[in-house]
Amino acid sequence: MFCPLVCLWPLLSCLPSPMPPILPPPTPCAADSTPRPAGDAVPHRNQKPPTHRQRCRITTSSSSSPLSAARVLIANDPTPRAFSALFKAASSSSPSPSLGSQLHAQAVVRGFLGDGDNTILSTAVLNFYASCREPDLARRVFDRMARRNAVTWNALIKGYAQAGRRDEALALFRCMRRQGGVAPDKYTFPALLSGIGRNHGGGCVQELGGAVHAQVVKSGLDKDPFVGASLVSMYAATGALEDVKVVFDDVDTLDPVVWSSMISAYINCKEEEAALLTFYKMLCQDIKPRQFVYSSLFAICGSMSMLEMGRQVHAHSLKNITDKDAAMTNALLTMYSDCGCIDDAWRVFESNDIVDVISYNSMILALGQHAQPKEAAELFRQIKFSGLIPDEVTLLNLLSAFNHAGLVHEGLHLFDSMLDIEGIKPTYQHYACVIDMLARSGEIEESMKTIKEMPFEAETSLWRIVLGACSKHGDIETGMKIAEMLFEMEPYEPTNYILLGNICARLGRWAEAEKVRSLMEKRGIDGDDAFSWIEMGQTTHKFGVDDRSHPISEEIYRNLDRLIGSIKAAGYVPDTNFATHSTEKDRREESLRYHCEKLAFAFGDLASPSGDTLRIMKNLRVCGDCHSAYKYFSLVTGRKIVLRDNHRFHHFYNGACSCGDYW
DNA sequence: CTAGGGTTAG
Repeated sequence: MFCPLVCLWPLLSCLPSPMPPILPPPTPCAADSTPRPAGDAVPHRNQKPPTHRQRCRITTSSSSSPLSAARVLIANDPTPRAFSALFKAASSSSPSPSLGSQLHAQAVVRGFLGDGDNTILSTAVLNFYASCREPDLARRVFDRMARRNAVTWNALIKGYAQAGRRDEALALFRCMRRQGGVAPDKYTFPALLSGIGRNHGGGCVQELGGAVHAQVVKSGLDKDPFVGASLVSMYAATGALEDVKVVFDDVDTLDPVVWSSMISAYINCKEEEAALLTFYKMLCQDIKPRQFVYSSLFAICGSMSMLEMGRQVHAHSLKNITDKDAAMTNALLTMYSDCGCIDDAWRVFESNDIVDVISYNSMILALGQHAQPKEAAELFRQIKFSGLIPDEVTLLNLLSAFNHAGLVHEGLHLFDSMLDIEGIKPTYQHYACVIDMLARSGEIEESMKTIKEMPFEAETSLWRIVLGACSKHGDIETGMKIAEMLFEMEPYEPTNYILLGNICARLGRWAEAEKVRSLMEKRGIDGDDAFSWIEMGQTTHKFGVDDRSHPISEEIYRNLDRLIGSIKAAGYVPDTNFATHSTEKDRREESLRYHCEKLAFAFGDLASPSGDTLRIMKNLRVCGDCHSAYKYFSLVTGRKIVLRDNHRFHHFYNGACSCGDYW
């Protein structure tokens, strides 16, 4: 039995939460990317020509690449069987279409695909093209075949499904029995379902899913773990958690993959606690977890900022996983970053010997969120030396690092050179990031201009970003215009009202602020309640605004009052511009005093040894007055404080914040 | 000759 994670914090009961990460001492990135042996050249030389058996074996031998195996094979009078094996080998690891078509040509030249019974070899060729995401080429092979068996159909269905061509995959599925006279088997359903729902949400998928599920039951395959796992993820993609559970209950539960798809299903449906409990149940059944499960668990712990749980899961993975895995390691890196531990994230990155682009992307993202744009840029520079190629996410993450830090120049420069230098065409998200950057830095006009000029239609979320910038810079005219537009497009989105109200409040136009508020009330709209939380050992403590529900609430308030006394003595002045909710001046200061992030700090300060770093999370953007108070908190208590809001991390130390007050 | 689950991005 695997160590059960301290019994998974008796039943949990955790928190919802938003996004990203934190902090500090720049380890000049020594990412000594392991240079890989150049190319897949040079076949291993055998002194004697290989025997027939050797020829078959050589094609699947894992020690030589498909290309070198192919060279040896072609030089040695291959048989059709050997060709099949070679196609199989070529399909598995990042298939190269050109190698495939050369082999295909060789097979044709040798007459292996001419006529007669070549079903197996043709299917191997077909499967090769399907694996290359070239279902149309696979289809051409398919159409020329004299005979097709279930394997042939399954391979082609998989080809279309994985290329995201759901309708064609389904059409083939229907033809299979009717025209092909072949019944679907336990390979068919996973092939069909693997592509459905994933990229294509939407209602029709759900109906189709139900119909396919019915076929599964009819075929008596509902116990099969492969079929079950694919059904689980199909239903999860549509959010149909009830159906997921039905499938899970039917299926043979000794299979680890079924468990990991169940865990992912809960994550997809935003049931993180259930996902953790499922992991626990899995351990209780003595099922050994694999890398996949840990990636999912790290993602949960990160997104919910459960550092202690994350550490335990990490330790657990070290005991149970011996092979390193890029995806798992990347998830681990992100988990530490999301929990506010940027130096642990660094450690994971630097000790990782299976770095891929996503590793770099994740680390660049983390650095950006933790206000270390220089390090992010340096890492970007290093990608080239590692033999990896930056992708659009890389560029986006680096842009966003510049954005967080207000490095508008660098950001614009990068954006302008994306296409020419990196060969990556800016997507909507790149534009959105740049527009955000311009607006937040005060270039609101310029950002509006960019919105008009970009080759995409702006979504409401982008307008909301600009509205937020108007609020920050007190541009009430533009703000009003955008707000009115947004009120029409999405009349029930609370953020729009709140942002406009904030503009008025910041400019001291209290009557108008009040008007916005009453409009909101009239329409029955509620903003999200703000809350903050802090983890102490295995317990998470959550605070709302003016919250007195904590068991030691009295002490917390007393400590906060004391702290505010000392920070005032140190120079802190409450910024009542952030008190948007009441109109009388002295009440405004009071309303700031017990903001949830201040309560969480006061608690953390009480509950942990002095000098400890405190990590505090907030579900919404951190309030400006609290940001200022936190700087003084770090000064008077000598603590490091990491504050995560829904956007980024702030690291407070010695009276200053890592964001340099730009946020 | 065919199959299921995971990681970055707002």
